[in-house]
Amino acid sequence: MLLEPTFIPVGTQGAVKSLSVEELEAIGVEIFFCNTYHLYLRPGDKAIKNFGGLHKFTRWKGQLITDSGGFQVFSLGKDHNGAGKLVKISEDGVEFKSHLDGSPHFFTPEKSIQIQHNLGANYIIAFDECTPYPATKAYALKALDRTHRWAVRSLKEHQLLNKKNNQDLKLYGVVQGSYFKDLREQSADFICSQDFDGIAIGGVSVGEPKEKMKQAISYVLPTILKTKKPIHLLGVGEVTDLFDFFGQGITSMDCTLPTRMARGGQFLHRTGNQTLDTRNKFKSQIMSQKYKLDSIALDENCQCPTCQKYDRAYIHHLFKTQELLGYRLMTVHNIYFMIHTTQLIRDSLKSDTFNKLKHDWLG
RNA sequence: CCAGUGGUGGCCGAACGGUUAGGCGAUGGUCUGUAAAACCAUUUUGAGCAGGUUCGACUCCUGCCCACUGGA
Repeated sequence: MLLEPTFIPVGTQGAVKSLSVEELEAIGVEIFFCNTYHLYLRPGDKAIKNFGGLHKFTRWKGQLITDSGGFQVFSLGKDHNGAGKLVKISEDGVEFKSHLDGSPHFFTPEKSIQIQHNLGANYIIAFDECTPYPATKAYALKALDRTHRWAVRSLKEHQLLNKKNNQDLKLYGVVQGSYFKDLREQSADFICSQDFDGIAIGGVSVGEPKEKMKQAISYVLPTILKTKKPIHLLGVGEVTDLFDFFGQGITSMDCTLPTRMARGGQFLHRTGNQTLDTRNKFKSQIMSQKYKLDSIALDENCQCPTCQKYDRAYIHHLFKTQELLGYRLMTVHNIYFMIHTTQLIRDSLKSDTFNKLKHDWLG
């Protein structure tokens, strides 16, 4: 299980965008996050099962975790570029309209778990509804109760399949409850009472202010910590989040941000660096004119393969000309930054110097 | 030299006798279980030159300049 602070990059469709598994290994990635919904649509979970599962299919020797499709209830459910709503939720499950061709697909908790077992990641996640923000209390309660019923169904199907296939996949249950203290507590109590291998916190980083996110997490953490189970924080991963949440006992988090920012030209770095614009904490835009002739590495102190070899001017050029290599070099850097920073946090927690480290970084 | 076609913002490129599209680029910003090599904002009126017709010209007319194509 994931018992030490672990940052999990996202590779929705079976690949961390722009990187090979060799590159992931080289920068110390232990595990990445794939998506059930996307892989079910393409190439299909049965196809992947026939190839011997996701590990063999992708040639990835490390660990894998799959999301349940629960987040797509949220992300496909809201209007996106006026494309309309692509999901319909009922007690039994969720009807998705494929974002690829509009074809209808029905996900139940059982179906999500079956697909995830076919994909065969090390860790899988119970089917839930990621409640939009803001939500009324009435809606949040209704969605929460449904998610709890889905959690029980997910768990039952999971145990059945583990037994039937003689496997030992690990299942995370998901705590929801929007931003209501009593609902969050109620959810933590319920999910922790079930026989899940790990507990995930969902329904955060959905557009709420950071303070609300911290609150929601604080409502549920005491209960979850008592279980001694690994705690995954779903969809969270700004640099400051690593300090805020690993410091409190969260054991893993996944986030698209570092890879997505990389493709948008933003690179991560520590603040207080003389050669960088520190207005925006921990990030700068490589396409900015000020890097056009800059002959030092993205982050002068970084040990990543990109920074060991290439300078800002070259990467600036690659982005201006939209050369694919740019996305790759930048993604390597950003993921390394997250992994390395997480490693510093791990070490500091062991040596009891976490508070000093956090102060050094965040002030 | 003759003929034809055409000269529109940093670049490409429409329409139009009256309020000039759009794209690219540039600049700034955003992104948290990836419908994302994405998205948003700004880039506040610019017609080869000189005249003319008209209430009004980027649009019609004349001359000149330039480019491309074809022909001597």
